[in-house]
Amino acid sequence: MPRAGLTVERVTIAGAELADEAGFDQVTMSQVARRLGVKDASLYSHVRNLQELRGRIALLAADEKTIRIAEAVAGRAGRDALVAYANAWRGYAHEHPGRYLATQTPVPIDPDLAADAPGPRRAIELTYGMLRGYGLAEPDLTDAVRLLRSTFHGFVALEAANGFGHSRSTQESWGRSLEALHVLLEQWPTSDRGDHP
Amino acid sequence: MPRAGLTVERVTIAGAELADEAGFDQVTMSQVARRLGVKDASLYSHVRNLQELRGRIALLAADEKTIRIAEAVAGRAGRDALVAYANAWRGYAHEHPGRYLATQTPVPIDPDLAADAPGPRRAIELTYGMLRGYGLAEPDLTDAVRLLRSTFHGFVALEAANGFGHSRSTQESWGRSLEALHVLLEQWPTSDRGDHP
DNA sequence: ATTGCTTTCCTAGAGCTCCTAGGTTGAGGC
DNA sequence: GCCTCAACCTAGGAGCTCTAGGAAAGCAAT
Repeated sequence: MPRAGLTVERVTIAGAELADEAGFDQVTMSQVARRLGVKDASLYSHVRNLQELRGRIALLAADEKTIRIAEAVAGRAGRDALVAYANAWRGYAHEHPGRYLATQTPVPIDPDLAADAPGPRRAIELTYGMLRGYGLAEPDLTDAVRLLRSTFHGFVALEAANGFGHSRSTQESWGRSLEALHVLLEQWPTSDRGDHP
Repeated sequence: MPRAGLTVERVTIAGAELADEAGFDQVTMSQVARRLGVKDASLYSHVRNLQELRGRIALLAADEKTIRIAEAVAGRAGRDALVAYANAWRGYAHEHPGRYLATQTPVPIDPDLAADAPGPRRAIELTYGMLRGYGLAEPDLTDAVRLLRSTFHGFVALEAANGFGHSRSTQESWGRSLEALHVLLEQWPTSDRGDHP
């Protein structure tokens, strides 16, 4: 009986593929084992339990998304960088809906595991870097980062949950929203004083 | 043996309470039945299956959230309305995390069921009404509605998933973001022509 | 080549879950 | 009292998670 050659990584990837194809809630020990041609009990040599597997998928997705954004933003600035960043984010969510959903489920992730994954932290840094050209200073910078991330995440989440009607193309709304955010960043209302000169 | 007096509504409410207390993924037939002092099989007289129960919880939450927003916005306009709307949204999500999560999970909801629930549709109308004062015309109005809803949803979703670091109070970022959105709506870049007069 | 160690993968099984099928019993109308 | 309907039950199949312990593949050293 030949061995399947499982590793933590292969199990995680199989789970991630399953998440994209069948939905994140279909990521179960049994299903992942079936996909790998293995009995479900065998997975427990590589992964502590289902919760840890799902957490690993979430971290994998966060890393992948971050890398994708980093590549898209590289060498760009201002509006170009904003649009590239946002499109990379949305593109990843569209192509990997299951993995993306994994990142937003409130799974308590093992801190030791999370420490190894540079994804989430680096994603924040990337956002700060992208905003450098807009001339914002703290604490406005942090607020702007949070606003942007909220909008990107909220948009793709509502898209995925069919939260938008069918009257107008979401693609167009997306483009217009990015334009609006660009304008907003250029005219950000600073917090330390009113906007009357 | 006295009857528990179950109805679809009571089952749904029990599920919603359970969602808030233990998390939406803990909403199972067994758990809800246990909470109602009943065997799980008994629930199937009132609810087709677990999926329908979760869908009903999602619709209940959407209705409750919409009512809360409607009350908050009533009689207000402009910035006041925007802030009231946003705070009502976030307040509901904070007080009912399980129900709120129910609304964003991609549960395929029975169309017949959804038709009875005025929540989602009315929520959109409310958003349009709130924006009336900003003088936007279609299709910018729709784009602005989508941007706002995305931001509100994304912010509370990231808050719930611990997506923000601990460096700055989320409450402050929230307030500043609302201010920024208000400015954005006042200076929305119209789509039919450039912004050069 | 044989031995021994480690890791991989297995079988077996307990306990929980969803859901169906069919039976019993309460409550209200006649 | 009796009938009917609905509410609630027991029984049971099938799938899932996870543990305990066993078999065997691969590797290293003798």
